[in-house]
Amino acid sequence: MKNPSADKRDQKTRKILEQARFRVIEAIAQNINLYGVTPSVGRLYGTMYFQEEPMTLDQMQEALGMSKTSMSTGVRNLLELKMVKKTWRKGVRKDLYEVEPDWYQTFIDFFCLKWRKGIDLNVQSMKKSVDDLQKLLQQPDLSEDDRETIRTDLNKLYEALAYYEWLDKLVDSLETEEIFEFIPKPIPRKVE
Amino acid sequence: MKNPSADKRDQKTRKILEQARFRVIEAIAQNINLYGVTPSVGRLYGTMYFQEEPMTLDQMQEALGMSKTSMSTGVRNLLELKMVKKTWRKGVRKDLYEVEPDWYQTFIDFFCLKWRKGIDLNVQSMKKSVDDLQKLLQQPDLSEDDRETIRTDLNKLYEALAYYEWLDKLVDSLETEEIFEFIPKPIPRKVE
DNA sequence: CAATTCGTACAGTTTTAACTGTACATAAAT
DNA sequence: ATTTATGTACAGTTAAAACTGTACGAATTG
Repeated sequence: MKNPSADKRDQKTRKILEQARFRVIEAIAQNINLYGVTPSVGRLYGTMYFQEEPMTLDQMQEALGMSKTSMSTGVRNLLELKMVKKTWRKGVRKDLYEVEPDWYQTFIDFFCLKWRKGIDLNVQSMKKSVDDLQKLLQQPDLSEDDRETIRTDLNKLYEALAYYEWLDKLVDSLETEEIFEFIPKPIPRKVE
Repeated sequence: MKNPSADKRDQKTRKILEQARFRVIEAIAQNINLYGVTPSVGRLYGTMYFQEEPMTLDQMQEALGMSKTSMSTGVRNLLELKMVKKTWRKGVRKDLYEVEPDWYQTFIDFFCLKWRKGIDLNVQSMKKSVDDLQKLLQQPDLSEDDRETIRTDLNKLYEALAYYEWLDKLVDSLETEEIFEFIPKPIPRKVE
């Protein structure tokens, strides 16, 4: 039996629910944009976050009103960041993707990936420059000015290298999850 | 008395020194670019990093071969990130800038600034959405499907909020430097 | 073996961000 | 008070990126 007033109420409910999601999705998109991920890709992530089932590219296109190509590159982007993963489901031909639901893990993956990249990059070039400067210092007949410049540069590099050593240990403590002994995870509230 | 061969050697020394700096500056620029700072601004920072004395906008322009306007906006950029600070020197009319030499501090300022921004943004919108959904759940005659959707959304938000609580504590431990009790700073090497 | 479906490479377009030069407000120097 | 120096707002330009549509190869289906 039809009930028009209940229908109307349901519609309102859905609208509030949609708005509640939309608000959070936008915040997520804006936030992640601080770290070089475009808002579009952030919205894609946010949309998938609230989806119970894994999504196909077509569903993403439908949900965001963007081209399939963009969905494809966007999802690859998120894959590289380990924020989503590819799934498989029997009888479904299309590729399926779902978000990594654990935000601690996402945080760790996201920053450790970047930090490691930075550590490698910088440590490598710094060590090379340290080497060059050390050799230069060996020269017996350097002007005192040059010698002093080299010394200060070297000390700066030594300090920077120590910093990267520290950062590397921080990355380790995140990846091994030892960090949670120092800063424990709070227990989340649960509905009902 | 002139000594041409010594001059030549000095020149070579300077070149190696310059290359040693350049290599590191490029690495710094590339690294910071991972976090949404343009390579140009990264190079500006790197250049200032190796400068013993505070720099003026004109010196930066000279050093990087870019417009003074770019130096002005670039330096403001770095100021906001607390990576450089404005200095003053008696008798010097121009504005002077120098890098924050402590990379631990720079790391802390840089990430805590961003993280806090993200925390505020997300927690605010999430709390609002949680509120909306909780009110929705009060409704006595919800369809079971809708009720279930709301429940799962709420639980996701509760988990996310717990995560942000954790992140907030991480930020605290960085800003109070308690983190260094957990992960101590290694002692840097010193020249000579 | 067609015929169909799917995902992505690629070229072209649009949008956004970076950069420059000029012009001007502010402050210092004469 | 006038001149000179300094930093930045702003408009315009150039460079980069985000995005789209088409085309095509790989895989699947009939």
